[in-house]
Amino acid sequence: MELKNALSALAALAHEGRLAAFRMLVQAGHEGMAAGEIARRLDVPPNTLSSNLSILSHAGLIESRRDGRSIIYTARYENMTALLEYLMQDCCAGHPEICAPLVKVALDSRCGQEGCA
Amino acid sequence: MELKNALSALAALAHEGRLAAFRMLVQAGHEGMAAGEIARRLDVPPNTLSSNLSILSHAGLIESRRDGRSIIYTARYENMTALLEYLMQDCCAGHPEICAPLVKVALDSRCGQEGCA
DNA sequence: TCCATATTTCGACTATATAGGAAATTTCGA
DNA sequence: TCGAAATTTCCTATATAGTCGAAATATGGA
Repeated sequence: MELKNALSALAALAHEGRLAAFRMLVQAGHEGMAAGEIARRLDVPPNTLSSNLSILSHAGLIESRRDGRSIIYTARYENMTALLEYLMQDCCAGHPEICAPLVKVALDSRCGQEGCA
Repeated sequence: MELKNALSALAALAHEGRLAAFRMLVQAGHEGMAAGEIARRLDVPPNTLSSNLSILSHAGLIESRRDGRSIIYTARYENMTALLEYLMQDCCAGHPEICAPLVKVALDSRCGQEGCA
């Protein structure tokens, strides 16, 4: 991941409403969620949400497809991974104390449960 | 880590100059680096840097101590770890595809070398 | 005590981000 | 073809962030 991409992804996530929307889309999985549904659940005006989704989208963190009258947004997992990798590699090179504790978190995620690895 | 802390850390890092300063401090290790030295290396006016260091500091990503006429800044590794954990736990819960690839990155960091784990 | 050094604080200006009303666009169904 | 539904685009107002000159503060040395 390039510096510019990392900066725009960080900026996109550094906003309460956008982080909430992104989380929701991550949880929604590959099916994704319609813009209107997100707006309803987060209780924000549709146009406000739309512009925030656009920012997340330009940052590469989500993408959209049309389904009938709805626009379905989905999280771009691979780019979130790339951002985390970027921060980890960048910050941990030669300084294992930052990243070492993350092994457990990452391992736990592999089975989606605590105490599985 | 609380939502508010994560947001302020993300916002602090979402700035080219601040990310560069933070990286430099991570590389500098526990010894840290004087404000003036950072400003010189990044080629930014001292007062501009100072306000950016202040933002990183309020976000909990760095801290400072006085040493004679200099102020030495150091990275707060534990809070960077907490931010990464927050993003990983938050985003990866139930969706291993984001975090699973990070195991390798985290493991590699443990010995500071590729292909060591 | 006085001066040079290191850094921060203050203040003012510019730039960018945010929010949301109103209108436009796209799609579906009647 | 018309109207309702879903979403975005346009626009404007307001708020927040960023920059840096100038002045202030703290320190060490002569």
